[in-house]
Amino acid sequence: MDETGDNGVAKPSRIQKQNRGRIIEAALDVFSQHGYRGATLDQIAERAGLSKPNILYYFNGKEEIHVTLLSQLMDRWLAPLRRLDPEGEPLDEILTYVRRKLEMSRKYPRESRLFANEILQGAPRIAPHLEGELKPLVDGAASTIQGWIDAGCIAPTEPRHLIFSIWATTQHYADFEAQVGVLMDGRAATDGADAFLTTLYTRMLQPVS
Amino acid sequence: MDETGDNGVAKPSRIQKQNRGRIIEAALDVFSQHGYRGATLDQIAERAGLSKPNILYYFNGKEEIHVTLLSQLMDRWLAPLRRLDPEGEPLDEILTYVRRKLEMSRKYPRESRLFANEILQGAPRIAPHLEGELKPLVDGAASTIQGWIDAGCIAPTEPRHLIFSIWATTQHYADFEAQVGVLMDGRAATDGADAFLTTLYTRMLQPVS
DNA sequence: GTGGTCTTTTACCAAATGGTCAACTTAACG
DNA sequence: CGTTAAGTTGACCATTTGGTAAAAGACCAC
Repeated sequence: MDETGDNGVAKPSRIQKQNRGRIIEAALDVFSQHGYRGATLDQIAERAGLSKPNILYYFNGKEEIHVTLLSQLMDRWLAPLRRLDPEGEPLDEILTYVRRKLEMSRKYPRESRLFANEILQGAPRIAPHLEGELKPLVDGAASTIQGWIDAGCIAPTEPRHLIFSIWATTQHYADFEAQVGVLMDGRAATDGADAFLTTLYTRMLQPVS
Repeated sequence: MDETGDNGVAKPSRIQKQNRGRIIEAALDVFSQHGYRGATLDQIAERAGLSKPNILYYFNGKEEIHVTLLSQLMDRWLAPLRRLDPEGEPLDEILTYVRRKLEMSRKYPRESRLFANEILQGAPRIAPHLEGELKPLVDGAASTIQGWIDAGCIAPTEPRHLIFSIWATTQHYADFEAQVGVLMDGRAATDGADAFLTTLYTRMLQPVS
């Protein structure tokens, strides 16, 4: 047993941390661009500046890299929804959530595409995370929103579909960038997106009294 | 030269039509589920009930099958937007467009996912179609919508972002079905979607006078 | 039927790919 | 230092995969 520390997991050395980081970074590049099956260990190795056997020294296989990537991604991805505050001003909370999601789309398009790729193929490797992490979080957010609706703070809607539409519209700019780029030639896509989505959800949710 | 007819293209025999059809159908299944690189000719062959070399007798290679599929798909995919009528009642026209797109998502989820997969990877094989077919169509629709806005028939917005949001929200139910299914367990996802999107775009576009 | 074309299959190939292994090099540390 | 463990690599392997060649089989007009 070469365990250190207290929980049965060996403490990673400096070199371990660095190389695992480089592999994950390279894998994010490659997986997000080509999908799971389209990505090859050679591509990841080259991008990471390591040899293929060396990659397999740090991860037990291609799938483990992918799963590690998805797990790490989930945290960052769900953070904006976690910050939805039931005590905040309802419309403002939702608009802030929309802006945060849009910012994620801008700042982390690779993560967005990796996630989209995984879901598109039926979420074979991330299904447990959807059930275990995402679902309770969404359930909570949905009842928060429902509470706002019941209190008359925002116009009535189905909370879950509202959430879906926010995901869809914000992630669209990262996931379908190739298409948006063609259709918006010249024009700045993301600037307009912010204004449009603010308008969309303001008009959608403003209570009519 | 074994050409028949008038335009240099051999007229397909009964058996040709049947087998090419079966291959395309099988390929739609496989490509939409696994993406381009994840799909194999063997899978397509098995699903089509033909041998692999026989598949390659009808198509010159994997890529040709994929491109054929995408080309055929584009027509069906753009049909709803083509039916947007500048002479119609504006809000009604857009809501009808939303419902048609949502219906496509329900009836042709494989096509939706195939398309999403292609765009996600940077549209390597469909880029010409985007420029040549999609772009002029969207330009036309955008100016139609802009006309409605200028006439005060619907509330002002950026037409292109409006179109993006319609695509995103409707296709979401097909492309992210794996996720929607987990989060909507029990509840009927598509019924609620129709009501939600109608509300969303009605509130968004109703002119305030 | 028969000749000729269209269709299908068997056997095969070269390249790509995920992964292994034993040997080698480097870092850590007393 | 020197020894031990951590890290790295070149060579190799089995399988998968897109694709080919040629022969065998089915179809069809005459």
